[in-house]
Amino acid sequence: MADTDKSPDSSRRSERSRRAILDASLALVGEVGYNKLTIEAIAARAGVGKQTIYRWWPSKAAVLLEASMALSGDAEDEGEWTGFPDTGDIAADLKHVLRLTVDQFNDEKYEAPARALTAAGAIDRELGEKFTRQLLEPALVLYENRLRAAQAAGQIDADIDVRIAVEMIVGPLTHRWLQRTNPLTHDFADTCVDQVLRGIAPR
Amino acid sequence: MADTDKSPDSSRRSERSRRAILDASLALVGEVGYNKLTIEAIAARAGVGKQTIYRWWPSKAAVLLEASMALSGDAEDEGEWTGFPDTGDIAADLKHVLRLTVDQFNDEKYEAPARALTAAGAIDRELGEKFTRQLLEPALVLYENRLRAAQAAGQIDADIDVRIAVEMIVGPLTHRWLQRTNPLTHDFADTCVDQVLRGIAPR
Amino acid sequence: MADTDKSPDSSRRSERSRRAILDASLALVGEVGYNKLTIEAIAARAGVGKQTIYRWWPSKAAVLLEASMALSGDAEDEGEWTGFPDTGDIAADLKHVLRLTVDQFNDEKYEAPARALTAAGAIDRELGEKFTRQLLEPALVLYENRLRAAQAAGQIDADIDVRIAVEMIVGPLTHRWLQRTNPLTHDFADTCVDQVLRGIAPR
Amino acid sequence: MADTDKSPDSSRRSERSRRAILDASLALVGEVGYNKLTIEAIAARAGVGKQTIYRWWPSKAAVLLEASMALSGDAEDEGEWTGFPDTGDIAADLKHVLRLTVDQFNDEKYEAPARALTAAGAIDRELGEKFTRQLLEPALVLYENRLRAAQAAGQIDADIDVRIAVEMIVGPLTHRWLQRTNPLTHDFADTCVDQVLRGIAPR
DNA sequence: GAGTAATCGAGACGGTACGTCAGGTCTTCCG
DNA sequence: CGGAAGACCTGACGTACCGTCTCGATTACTC
Repeated sequence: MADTDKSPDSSRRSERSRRAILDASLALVGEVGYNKLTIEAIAARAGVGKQTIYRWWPSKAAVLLEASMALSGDAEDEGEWTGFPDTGDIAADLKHVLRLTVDQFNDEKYEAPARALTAAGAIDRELGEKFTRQLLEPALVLYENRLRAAQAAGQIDADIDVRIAVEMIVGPLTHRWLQRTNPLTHDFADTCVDQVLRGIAPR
Repeated sequence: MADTDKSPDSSRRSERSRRAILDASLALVGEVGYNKLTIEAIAARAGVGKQTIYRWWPSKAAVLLEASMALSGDAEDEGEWTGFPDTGDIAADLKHVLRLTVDQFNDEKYEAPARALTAAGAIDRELGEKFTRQLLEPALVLYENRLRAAQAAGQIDADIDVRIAVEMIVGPLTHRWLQRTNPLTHDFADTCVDQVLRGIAPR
Repeated sequence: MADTDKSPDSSRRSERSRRAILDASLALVGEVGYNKLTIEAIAARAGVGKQTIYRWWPSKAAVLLEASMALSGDAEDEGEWTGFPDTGDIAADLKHVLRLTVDQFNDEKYEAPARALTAAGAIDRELGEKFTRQLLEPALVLYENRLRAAQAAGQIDADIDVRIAVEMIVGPLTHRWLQRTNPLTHDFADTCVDQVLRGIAPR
Repeated sequence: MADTDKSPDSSRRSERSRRAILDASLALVGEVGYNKLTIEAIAARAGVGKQTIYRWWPSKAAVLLEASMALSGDAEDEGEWTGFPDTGDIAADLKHVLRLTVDQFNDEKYEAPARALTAAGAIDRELGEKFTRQLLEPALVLYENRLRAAQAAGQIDADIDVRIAVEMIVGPLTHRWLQRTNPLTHDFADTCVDQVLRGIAPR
């Protein structure tokens, strides 16, 4: 007996419509911003019925989340970010990655959906957890692994909680980006890395 | 030089209505969340015509911003936070304040409007700048001053950019709170303080 | 040749909603009068979204016009008025019909929408023309035909402009009804008929 | 003891404001029509506070009624209509007056407020009665008197109810004007007079 | 001529309804 | 059956006016 629920049969799903919807939502969030982004506009732009969106996603934030994941997936496919560099020089590696992050935060294409999702996630607990789990956490784990390697190499004090160290590196950057307290620069990223590393260096 | 606008005459403004609106918006944002917060509901709850809100504020976010400012103003009046403590022990002082911040972030009453404003500010540049300037910045300045005193006392390296140090302390906390990567605890705050101070200690 | 407008697809229209709206507007105009008749109240009473009204009618007067046409259509269906009587006695026939008209003018059910439409039509040229064309004119044509038959039978002077004669019969009645100069009675109707007929009798 | 009621002291009334309000309402009803005529706009145009209108008139229709009365008063002052002509020729006299009425009905300046008042009066019983009593009835009485004189002179059958005769003359004209069934011309007026007079001639 | 009482211009206020926009559901028809 | 299309009910938007209610600032009568 097949699933008699109202859940749609995903094997029959139109990949063409799915892509069109994700593309349209990314384009529109850039053009009009998250608040003025509407399901109707996405449907119209994608040449799709509203129901096709409601059938597969619970909210516009969910659409955007999937669109963002597709976006970062695409970026990886283009070879931008296959893994976290490990040259042996933990400071250099962190600075390299953080500078890329700074660039991304300053890149219009990524900024609008990223801000939209972060904001939506801050307000909507459920969405926020999904966002963190699916997009943020995987990225943080890469930092964690690199720091753990450095710790094993004796470049970081053995007593340090690596997880906290990651957040100490990423937190200030995110803070500056979200709150716009000051311009987000490579210099700022470098200084953060240096001071954090000094704070967690072996004694 | 006179105000040639058609802006309303603020000398005739009803303070009673203003308070009722601010109170109602704080209450409602706690009850239903920011997304379901509506101007109509605020007006109804405050016993006020919608126009009275539109006359004085451009958006629900602006109402909430002023409400939050009034809230922190009230808190100050109750003597909660007149200044930043300075016992001479910079680590203890920072930990004390950060723990209070953690408590506030975990306090329902403050959390809903704070999240709402941070999120709205992340998306709406203009509002975000107002929020940062009027609420966030004044708080950060207090940290800055305390750190500068510690610097003068030789507890912090003289070459350190105090502003950046502040963001390194505050950033991780905000990050955890907003993104809900992990529970926000006093321990986390303490660890952040310790590691940052070690990172910026005199050499 | 196709309708290139963005006008709604009338084949998908809900007949149920249409009837509910027309019924509600007739009921409400009787209860609260035309000035206090609101689209919102009609929608609420009809159990319909406001947009469903705005989608199909441009104004509350237009709704009422269609409701009135449906009303007279219903009356005809009930056999009240299929045609103009022709007993051969033009005076008796006119008096019969005019007395019915007087009764209708004095019947609450018809009075409110009729006054409302006449008044609205007096002020709004476009609506007025629609009202006259669709409701008034068809009625006047019946008079005209009966008078023409009488003229052919030699009961009316051949030189008389039948159209003007119709308005001389109907005009005084409408005048009394609208302006409330005096009570509208069967006697008054009879007198009008007698005097007009005498005025247009063969010489 | 003076009147302790809230009724204002008319001796202190500003004649200047009164005229400005009446003028503004006439001008505006011509410009935007009755439906879009608002008290606020009248007040603004007249350079007057809203309360000054509400103090002296109960509704915009009442303002317009007084404005119309002032208007016809002015016309009389300019000698247009001191009395009803009596040349001895009842047909000629009626035609003369009716032609003037036709001209007035076709004169923009009079038309807008006249239609507005007639329509408002048709819907609002109280206002309608005031309108009829104060503007319409005095005019009809002039017709009545003239017809009575004709009756005394043996030009009209002695059994005729003069009042009804007046309405038979005026009714068709008003009907055509309000309902726009056909253009309102001098010819039409003449024909009405001729046929009515024939209908009420001595036998 | 000073005191005082009411009207005046102005416009903020609590409301009601406007006409519009979008949300999410439901139905129809097409491939 | 999935999907495009779009009508439907719902509810909030931001605006326009309503009629009431203060505000000073003129008036214009009283003493």
